[in-house]
Amino acid sequence: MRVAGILLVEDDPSVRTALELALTRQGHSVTSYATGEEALDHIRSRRPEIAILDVMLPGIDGVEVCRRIRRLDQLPVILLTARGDDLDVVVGLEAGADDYVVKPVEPRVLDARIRAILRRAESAASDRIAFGDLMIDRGALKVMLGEKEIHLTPTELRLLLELVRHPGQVLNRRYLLRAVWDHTHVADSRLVDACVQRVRAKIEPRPAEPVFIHTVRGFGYRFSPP
Amino acid sequence: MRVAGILLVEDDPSVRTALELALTRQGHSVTSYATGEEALDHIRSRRPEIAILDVMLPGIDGVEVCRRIRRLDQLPVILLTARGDDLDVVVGLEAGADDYVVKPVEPRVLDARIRAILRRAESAASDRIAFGDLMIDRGALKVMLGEKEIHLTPTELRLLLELVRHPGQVLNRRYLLRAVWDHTHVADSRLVDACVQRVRAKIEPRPAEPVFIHTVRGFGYRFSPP
DNA sequence: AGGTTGTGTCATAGAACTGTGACATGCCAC
DNA sequence: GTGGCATGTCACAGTTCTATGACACAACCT
Repeated sequence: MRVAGILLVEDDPSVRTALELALTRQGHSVTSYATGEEALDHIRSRRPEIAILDVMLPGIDGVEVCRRIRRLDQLPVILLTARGDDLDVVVGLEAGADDYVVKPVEPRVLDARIRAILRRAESAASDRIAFGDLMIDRGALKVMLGEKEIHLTPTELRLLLELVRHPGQVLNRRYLLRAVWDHTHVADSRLVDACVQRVRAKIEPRPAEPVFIHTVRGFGYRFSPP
Repeated sequence: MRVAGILLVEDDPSVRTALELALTRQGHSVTSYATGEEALDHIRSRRPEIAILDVMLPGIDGVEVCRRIRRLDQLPVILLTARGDDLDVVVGLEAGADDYVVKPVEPRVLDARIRAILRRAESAASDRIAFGDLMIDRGALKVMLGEKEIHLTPTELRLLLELVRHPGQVLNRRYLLRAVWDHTHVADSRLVDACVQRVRAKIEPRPAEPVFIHTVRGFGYRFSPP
């Protein structure tokens, strides 16, 4: 049974102790804090595998802690709230939370959520997608065309990943500029086109008649499997 | 490609055949049964490496099969269910399942889960891993290259172990700084690079053309066996 | 203290990448 | 067909990134 290092932030001492005990019983190793500030101070040195944050906290609230964690890295976050207010859920998930649990919560359910998220995080790390001959490994950042490995430069790879993230969707140049480049570039340059062309030259068997990245005149580009 | 002996238990013949075919295509060797009783009868003689059990089975259900398997040994178990009911998940994980997959499942996703679990099981079982000529003993904290013992300094060893913990994955500098150092350092330092070079100088037969630790420009480093 | 080892920082060279703009080509409406 | 726009193509110089070795300093040992 796997054991996770859990960072717990909850200001109510009785709830904190209860959760800590319950999670410890489930075999997790738990470090808990009463405030977001303390948690953020220690998050780098403790390097937990998942964070469980109460939304209502004195000082920095859970949602804000979540945002700041997200700025640091991909650490999975579960938010805890006393009421199942719909607006809260939206705000929480927008802040990048992976899950949202309403108190009081059954320890077993919380444990199951934790494990589910950790599993998801783990499998996301090594997941591959294939579109016909084209295989993209997001974990290894490798692109294969048939048996051959394709070398893409960082920008080309980011562009391809962005397109692939929305298969079948037309993405316009402005969107791509923001997603792949810093927004510091002018919108009317040939930048996106040039990069698309470079990617095509590498992954399209016949770049003049693209199979993967299609031009949608007047709108942008669309990735769609052959 | 590693091949696993998979025990598959699924009562619906069409699903069973489809999964068996898909897993076989992925390079696994599969033995399948329609009922838990049959599976349990044969589990000792077949000695599979992993079991995939449908939860809904006539007679003994998948969760119960899982419990009985657990009583026998540490065989990893994946449970298959038609819907992602929370209660089911809890019960399944409590019964000792290693993973829980909701049908219908993409064959490559199932394959990824299988491999993840087998990797976990394997590395938990032994402290030593070998990648080609390189052998890493995590128990004794020793690294051998062929017949020769390689002396790595503590930091170098932590770096190598961190890379090896995620074989095939690209780890960025920020991540490595946190994982290997205590992140008392600025994000844009060349510290990681310098340490990677030192490790390469010791373990790579030809440091200029690394076989183990690969640079992924713009992203980070990737450990992948030759 | 003196020597040894480990570690972080820096400068630098060379390699790789990328934005840019000029121009070519293609597409569509009229 | 023709004009007007949208997109494709290309070369190259400036920029960014990485490898490498030197070095300073701290920690450690004798």
